[in-house]
Amino acid sequence: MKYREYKGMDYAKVAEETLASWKEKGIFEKSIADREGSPTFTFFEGPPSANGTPGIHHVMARTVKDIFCRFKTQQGFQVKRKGGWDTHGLPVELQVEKELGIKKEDIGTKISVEAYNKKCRETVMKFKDQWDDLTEKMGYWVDLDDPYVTFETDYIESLWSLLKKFYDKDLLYKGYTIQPYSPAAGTGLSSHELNQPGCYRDVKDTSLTAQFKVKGTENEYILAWTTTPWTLPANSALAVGNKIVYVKVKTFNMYTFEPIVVVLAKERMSAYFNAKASELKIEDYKAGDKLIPFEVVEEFPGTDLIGVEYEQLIPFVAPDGPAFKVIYGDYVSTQDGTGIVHIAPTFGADDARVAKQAGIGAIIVEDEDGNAMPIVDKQGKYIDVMGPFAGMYVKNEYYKEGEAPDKSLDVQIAIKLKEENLAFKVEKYEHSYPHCWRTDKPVLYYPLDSWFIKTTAYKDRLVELNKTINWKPESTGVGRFGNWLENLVDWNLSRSRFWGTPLPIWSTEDRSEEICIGSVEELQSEIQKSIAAGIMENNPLDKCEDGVDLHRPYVDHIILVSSKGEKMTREPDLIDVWFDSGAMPYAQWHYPFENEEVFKSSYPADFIAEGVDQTRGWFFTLHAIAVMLFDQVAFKNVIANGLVLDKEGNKMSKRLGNAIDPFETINKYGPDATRWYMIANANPWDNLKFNVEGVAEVQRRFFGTLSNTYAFFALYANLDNFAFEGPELDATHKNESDNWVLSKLNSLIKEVTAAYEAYEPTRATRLIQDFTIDDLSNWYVRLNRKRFWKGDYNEDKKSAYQTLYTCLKTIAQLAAPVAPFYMDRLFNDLNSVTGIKKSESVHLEDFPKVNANLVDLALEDKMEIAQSVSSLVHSLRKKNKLKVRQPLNKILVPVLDAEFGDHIKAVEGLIMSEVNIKSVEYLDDSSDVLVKKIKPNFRELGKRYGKLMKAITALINGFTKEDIAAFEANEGGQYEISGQTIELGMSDVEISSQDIPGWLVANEGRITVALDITLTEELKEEGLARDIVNRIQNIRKDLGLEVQDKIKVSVVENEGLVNQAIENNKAYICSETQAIEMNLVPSVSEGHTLEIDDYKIEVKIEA
RNA sequence: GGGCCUGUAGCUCAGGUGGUUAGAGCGCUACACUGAUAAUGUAGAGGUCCGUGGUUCGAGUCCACGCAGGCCCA
Repeated sequence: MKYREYKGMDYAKVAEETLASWKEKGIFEKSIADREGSPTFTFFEGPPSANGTPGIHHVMARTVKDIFCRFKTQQGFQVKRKGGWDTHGLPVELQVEKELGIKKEDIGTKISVEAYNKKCRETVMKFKDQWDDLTEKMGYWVDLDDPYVTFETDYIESLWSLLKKFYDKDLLYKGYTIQPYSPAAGTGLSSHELNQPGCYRDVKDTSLTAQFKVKGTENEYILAWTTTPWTLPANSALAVGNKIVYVKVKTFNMYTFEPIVVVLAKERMSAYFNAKASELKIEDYKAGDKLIPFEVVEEFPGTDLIGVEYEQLIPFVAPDGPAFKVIYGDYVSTQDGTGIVHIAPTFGADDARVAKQAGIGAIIVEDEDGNAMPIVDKQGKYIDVMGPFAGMYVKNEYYKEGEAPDKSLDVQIAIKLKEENLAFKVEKYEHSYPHCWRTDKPVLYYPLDSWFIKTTAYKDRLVELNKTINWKPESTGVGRFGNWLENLVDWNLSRSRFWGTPLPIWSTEDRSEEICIGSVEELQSEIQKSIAAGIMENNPLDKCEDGVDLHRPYVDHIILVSSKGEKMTREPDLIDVWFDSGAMPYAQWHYPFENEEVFKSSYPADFIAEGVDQTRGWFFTLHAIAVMLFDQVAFKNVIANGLVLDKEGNKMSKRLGNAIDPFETINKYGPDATRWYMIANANPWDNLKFNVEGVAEVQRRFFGTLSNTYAFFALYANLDNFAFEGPELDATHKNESDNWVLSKLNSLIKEVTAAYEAYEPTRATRLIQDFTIDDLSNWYVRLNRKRFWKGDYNEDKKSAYQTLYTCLKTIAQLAAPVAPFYMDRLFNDLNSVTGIKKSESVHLEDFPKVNANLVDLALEDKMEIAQSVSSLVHSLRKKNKLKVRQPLNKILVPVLDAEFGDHIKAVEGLIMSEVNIKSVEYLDDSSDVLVKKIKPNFRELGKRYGKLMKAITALINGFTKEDIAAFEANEGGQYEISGQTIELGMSDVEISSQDIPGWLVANEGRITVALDITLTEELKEEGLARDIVNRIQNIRKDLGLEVQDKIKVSVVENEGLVNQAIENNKAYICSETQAIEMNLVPSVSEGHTLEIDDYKIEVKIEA
């Protein structure tokens, strides 16, 4: 059996073949089945939505997920990964409506609800095949055969049971929130709808700075600015900022010319007062003057204003609680307006929030049914009690064509206030305002009924348990997520939509009775009651195509009966789709109706990962449900990964055409390089600037080096029929460089394991990559090449094979979580010959364990010295144009401490062969040719002498050769600095050798090397001999000779030095070139000419 | 407007607890190697550590205020 050899590695093909073999052998299934009975490691899959195509960022997110599931599997845990699909929500509806060319209103008329329902089901899985394809091709192991699907009846039933739990705990209630609302369409709009292109438009509105009269004053007013004057009758408070500085200004009203005193933010004065008027005197003002004088009479912080009461501006409707006070508003700024914000709790979400916090009421009336409503009705009209304005639309756009008045409501209110000396300034203001994407008309912010989960009741527990979660990065947990929890508001569950999980609450018309349904069984029994009571004739669920469908409109047709025999209809809302995904730990198993055992053994999750944009989405809903209903965390470790941007750092979007097609990248570079690049290039939680050239680089540099190293191994191992033979490597090895690389390898195992354990995949990949490239390929293999191809198959050779084999196999295991395809191939290519491991796949194999006996830090230090010294010598050779093939006599290395001496002596053979020199000489302390350098040890001295450091540095830097010698002889010294005696010991300074006069010297850190560049005749001959070997080898190759073929060499006699070089180095040349004989001859026919330096040497090579 | 992240060589990134030559890879330039060869190695050039203040004997590192980019939320 031979190690597989490759002609050019096609990584994409390796992945395809590996994928096929996984499928054929059921490796994924085995990786779970084999671990039956082992401790479990639970992973939750955050469900993607399959109604869009997958992008490259999904490859990123799923790579992160996959890595830790594979790693834990290799560590011996059983890791079940159930896939899932997020299927509900607005994007699905919008897509269906677009495809069918219908509007929401058409549902039930132009298209039957059943058909619509069906269409949504299809659409949501439209790109499922593409997703499944990507999942497989990128090597993401997740169970696709039995995924959870959020629209399935079982799933919804689990959701209902959870909702009922909330309901029973009094945590589910009905209230209202201020939401974007389109009066023309009669529907609320989601933020998603508002963010559609073209929704925000620049419009010119009448803006008004109103004067709110301070109670108990003659003519003092607080100024507040609004771009929606129609909300002014709904004003019930004014908000100021704590840190903002306000001023009281004496001036005149520009419309009535009355003297007034106004309050506004100091920073905003320039927007309201003409600088040209600053010199004018208040007393000199005459009614009608264009320039209005002003005078600041007081300055004070915002906190002084809080609590100040004022008179209602437009008193049509009384407030339903305390009102007309100045309150604190966290969002008040001095960007525009007056630095004081007009608060209308019925028409602004912020307004409602700060008013509630400050205990301020709203301007509310009761409609004919006794329900509370604002001063604007659902059509966008002022209600009847609004005096002269009753019945007016608040925006001119809401009138039917041709019916709009010349003066809009905003303008009419402005006029009224001007007349009443209550308008400080009125002007047109251009700003961006959202419009309804259906009707093209401006939206209103309007209070709409909503169902809430009372998350605020559990805030402390949510915060507390969050502290037990390991967040990567930590800042997302304590910062973004922690702050979000600190400022928690109740979770608004309601969505007035069609395709989603219906709220399972039925109520009587007067809301005196209400029922929350927690299961299909309960619903059926209620239906039977209702039918028995004669409320319904038959069961609407019987009409569903396949069994029970809990979606709209079926559930809407269900009318239940109250205890008093009244009709109960369903609250028409759907619930937030985030509840769907946050409930997946339970609903994926149809808990509590089934699978209780499975659920309990896989809850909570050990690990989840998703984009950082999910912080307030999935991460929050998982956490909220788990804490509120089960009093525990839903996940213990979480990676919140960043975004994938294009190479310029811009967001990828299909519209801009800078989106990367994941299939294209994977097809071209293979999934392994793609995954490796994404993980190695930046931490998952940092944004990744995706550059395909980076993928190519990873492929070349890491995978190229690794497969080259394997190819090198396979080439010779096949020649020698190496099959490991014998026990796995232990510390009995005798070869220094074998021991070194094994020590490095075991250090690597330790660090990589720690990195994975700490959810730091980037660190793991960088460690593996550095070891492979620097330690294994560029040092171990380069240094030991000859051991592989020279001589017979002996113990030393076997040891080299075993070492390299072990390194390659271990790399395959360590890197398998990140590069699952290639590493599996590498593992199998190695293992199939030796048969050491019984597993069919690296993914079924246990993760390598550190063999601490093989770690030898002293040896690692020795090798580092060898590397540094070699590098310095190379550098010196280079400066003197002495190629490595030219042997040199010696180098000199100063040795100032014993350990360093021992270490370098241990590797001097290595250094000599690496840089082609004959000997290493050591200069010890006693040698007086050394020029030493002394430097203060800042870390030590800084601690002790602090402020004296500058003087001490000057003192030490001024040491002469004699001073240093004396210092060393006395092992320190006492010195006088600014009247203070300081004591210096050996550890307070660093002494190193700087120079060796008369030698070529290079240094780096603690190491100094001097090179002897004298060329003797003998050295020149040897150099020549090496060149000859080199040229002959080239010719051998040109002739197509195999490595083991023998040759005969004839060299034409040349000048003395050449002849001598050949004669004196004959044995060397012959052994290197596999020549059986080599002769100097007078002439040859059809020979080759070797051009070496200035020599031209005629040779003939015969096989 | 708020919270969080990021800013170090042309590019992508490292740089415990503050300590005196700020590193790596790619790219670039030059050279070497030629039995790993569509490989490989060595050396060199390349820096306002985003800015401004501050703390300190000493700041890429700590603090404050900004700037730029990004995400989430208003």
